[in-house]
Amino acid sequence: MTTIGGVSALTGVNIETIRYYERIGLVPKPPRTEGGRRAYADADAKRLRFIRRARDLGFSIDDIRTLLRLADSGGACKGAQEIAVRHRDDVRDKIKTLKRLDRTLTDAAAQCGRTTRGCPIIDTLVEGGLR
Amino acid sequence: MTTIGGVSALTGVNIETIRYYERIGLVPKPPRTEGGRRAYADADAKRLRFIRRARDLGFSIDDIRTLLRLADSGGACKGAQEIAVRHRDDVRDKIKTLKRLDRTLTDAAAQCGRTTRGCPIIDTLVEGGLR
DNA sequence: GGTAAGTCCTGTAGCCGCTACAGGAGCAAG
DNA sequence: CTTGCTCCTGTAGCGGCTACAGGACTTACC
Repeated sequence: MTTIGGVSALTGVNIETIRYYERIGLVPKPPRTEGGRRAYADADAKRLRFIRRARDLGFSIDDIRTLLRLADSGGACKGAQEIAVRHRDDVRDKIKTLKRLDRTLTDAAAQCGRTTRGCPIIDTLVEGGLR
Repeated sequence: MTTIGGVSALTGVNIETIRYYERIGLVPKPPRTEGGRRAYADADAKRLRFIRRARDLGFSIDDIRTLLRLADSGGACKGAQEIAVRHRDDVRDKIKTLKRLDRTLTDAAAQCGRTTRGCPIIDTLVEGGLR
């Protein structure tokens, strides 16, 4: 049995975040000590590590809820795969958008050395050019 | 002089968003008609278009505040360039992070056809492998 | 002139995923 | 027995909107 500080250190999940996860029902309410403190078992640390890794991979809390259910019920790989692929596609879309931004910003900044009148960055925003 | 709906249509900025921008001081409070409605001039539409383009390029509200000041004071290209380059670097960092995610997710999903026991995606989250 | 539909007004609450307090209670070591 | 640490609950804030509720005004049509 560990306190919230201990399980936080073990899992890398912030104490406040653990309480937040409890509040939104992502992790179960642990039993309490006589003094009213949360007492966590090993399984809770496992669950929190799972959540942390899923968050690191960018899954939403809602997706994680589903992934946890799938992991608990065992074996439902197809559902997990669907969620992962959908998320990966979202990630790819974001990459595309950001690459376009990168190009626009780089182009505008590069003009800054070359032109004498006006500011290419300000102008991009005023005129909407370079898109 | 245009109403808020008109200027919203002209600029592509949502009516609620325009009022929000006014509340946070990003756009000046326009004069009102006798009936108490906001009356916008051409300059306001220009400013909103500027803001919309900057938001489309991913600049934060705070950056936009600075960019607007620079645009108003005219000519301060160096400051604008700094903001743009810093933002571009942020964008590049995000792209890198997302590409790593893409690879991890793609790898895990690809395993799903190939293995017979367990689920590679769930396992990735439980064990933290494939990072 | 009346009325119905459309646009606008203010103020407040919600979204996501935390994070940061305030103000107290419990607990371990010296 | 006091000091300092951890923990507790509850609430408010972040960014950047978005979505109401419950009115007031304006416009179009008869």
